[in-house]
Amino acid sequence: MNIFQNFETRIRDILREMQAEGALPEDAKLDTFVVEPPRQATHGDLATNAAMVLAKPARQNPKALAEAIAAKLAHDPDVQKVEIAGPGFINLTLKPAIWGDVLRTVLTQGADYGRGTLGAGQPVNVEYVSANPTGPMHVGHTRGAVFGDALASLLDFAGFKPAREYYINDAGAQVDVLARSAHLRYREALGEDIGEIPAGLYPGDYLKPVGEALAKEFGKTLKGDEAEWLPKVRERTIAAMLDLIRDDLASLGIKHEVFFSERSLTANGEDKIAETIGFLKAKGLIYEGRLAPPKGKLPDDWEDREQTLFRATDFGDDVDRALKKSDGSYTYFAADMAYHKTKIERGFKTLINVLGADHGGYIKRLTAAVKALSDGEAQVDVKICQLVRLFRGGEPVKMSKRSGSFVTLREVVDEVGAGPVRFIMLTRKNDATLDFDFEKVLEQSNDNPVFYVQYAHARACSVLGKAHEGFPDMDLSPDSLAKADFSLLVDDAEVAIARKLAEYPRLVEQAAQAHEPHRVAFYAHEIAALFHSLWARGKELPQLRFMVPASSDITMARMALITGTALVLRSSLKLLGVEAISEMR
RNA sequence: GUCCUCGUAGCUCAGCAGGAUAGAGCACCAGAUUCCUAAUCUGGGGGUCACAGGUUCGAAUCCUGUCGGGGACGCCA
Repeated sequence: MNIFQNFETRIRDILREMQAEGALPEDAKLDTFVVEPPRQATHGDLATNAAMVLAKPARQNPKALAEAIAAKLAHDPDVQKVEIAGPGFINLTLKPAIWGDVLRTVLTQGADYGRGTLGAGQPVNVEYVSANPTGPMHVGHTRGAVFGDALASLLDFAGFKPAREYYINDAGAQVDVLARSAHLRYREALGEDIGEIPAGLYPGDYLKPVGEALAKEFGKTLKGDEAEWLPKVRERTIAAMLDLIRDDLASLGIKHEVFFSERSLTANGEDKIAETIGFLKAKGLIYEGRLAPPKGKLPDDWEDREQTLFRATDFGDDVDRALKKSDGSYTYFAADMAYHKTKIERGFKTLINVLGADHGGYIKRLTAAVKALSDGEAQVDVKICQLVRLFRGGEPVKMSKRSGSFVTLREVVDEVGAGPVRFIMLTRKNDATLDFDFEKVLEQSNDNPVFYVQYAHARACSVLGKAHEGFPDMDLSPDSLAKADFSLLVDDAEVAIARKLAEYPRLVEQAAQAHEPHRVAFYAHEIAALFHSLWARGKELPQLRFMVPASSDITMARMALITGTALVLRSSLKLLGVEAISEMR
């Protein structure tokens, strides 16, 4: 149950009634108003702007219109009080029994509470990570990985059918460099002294096992011409790197359903890239032409030449985009278009691409491509994940890419654990830079949201455990608790939690719609805050303690509230991919 | 030179498809612990929402411009 949605339909019914009565014009749109939680508790439980939105089409004073709507809302059996406020807000205070209904719903639906139907089973393609298969993942990849994964979970919970995809950039020049680097390690494994790794090759130790495996598999047969051995070495090395990456992702609990190889686009006698270009050509979107050089500083190797171009400017891009390099091979973008064409052909109308901050310039190009390839049927939303800055006790962690001394994803996970990494990565909007402090993440303080939320959950579990001891005969199963007498929950702090729990389905919908999983993290923090606050009230007012020896009825009702709180905390943490901790000592 | 993005309390950040008196945490000040985890809680001070226009009944939110931080700018991926 989503009380906001619920009242939206109730109010819409009232508006229809008013249309029938001639109080509102027949053609007034009834889907523009919202029902939302008011910012201030004194404004009641629900607020709607219906009167303000409809005032103009109805040619009426918003307040007068609000009066008319309010008069009808007053008859609603769940409404206790209706007030008109400000410029024409209608504030509703609900009968307290509604919170009992909410808690009953939470307890009976359990882990499914909040699951939505917004997506209506619509498939959504979520492409994330897509790191080059040239080595283990470093910390820079972590944020996009966590973000994409949490977003997919969120979409799933909201009723979409997300597909988690990884696009393997295994076709460019860099994988040849990778193969040469591995070949060097292969020679090393055969006992050769390879000395320093030459500049331009990958120096990392992680290629040593690959070299050894190559030596084992091929013996000394890979010593001839590069043209002979490179394809074999490349294939083996990419496979090994993908295993490495899959393991890294698994350490964060991330698993993609599809690994799509760029190379596969032009394999087995097929050329999907040429097909895609042909497809666009038939639409008149491909031409041979010259691009104007960039206005600023001219690139050193600028050469004015005619090339194959995609009319991206027809779809909102700044310039038309090249599809072939000077050596005749396809550009990265040409291949990516072919890949996105397969997404469209596979039935996806909503595409989400999670990219790093340095790919901001790619958004218009990709958006244009998807529009052209789908005749405007499909939409791509590019989510840019900003940089993560690493700190240790407030001091920046130095990283030098040149010396290869970057911090790997695995090092971070090993030090602080997957849960904290995931949670912190989701406590910022994706497009804002994020500071990650190794020490703070593990700190047990108010300043650390991971701890704060986990502690609330652990406290809830602790009380439930105590209740088992204190009331051994009490059935504390959710089904039993759902039958508790919720009218006994009358304190403001108790009602505040129920009210917040009631917002969960709405939050899931909105976060999913906005593609913003961080909202779930903030919501979990809010629940935790309300719970800690209620806990402390029991310190001041003993009658508000969760367990009341004199009254098993009150205790039951409070256990129901706590169980509901713990359920929603667990549920929201699960969306973020973080396991709830039930004991912290 | 063009494009994108960000700019909210001293610091780190939220602000929910335009709504009411802009909210948290940290830091600072003052309090709460014989009692379910005080690893927490309560109260207080602290704001020209970068700036200037515009749209609107109503703008931190949308549009335009300026300033400032970050990023990107034919064939890299």
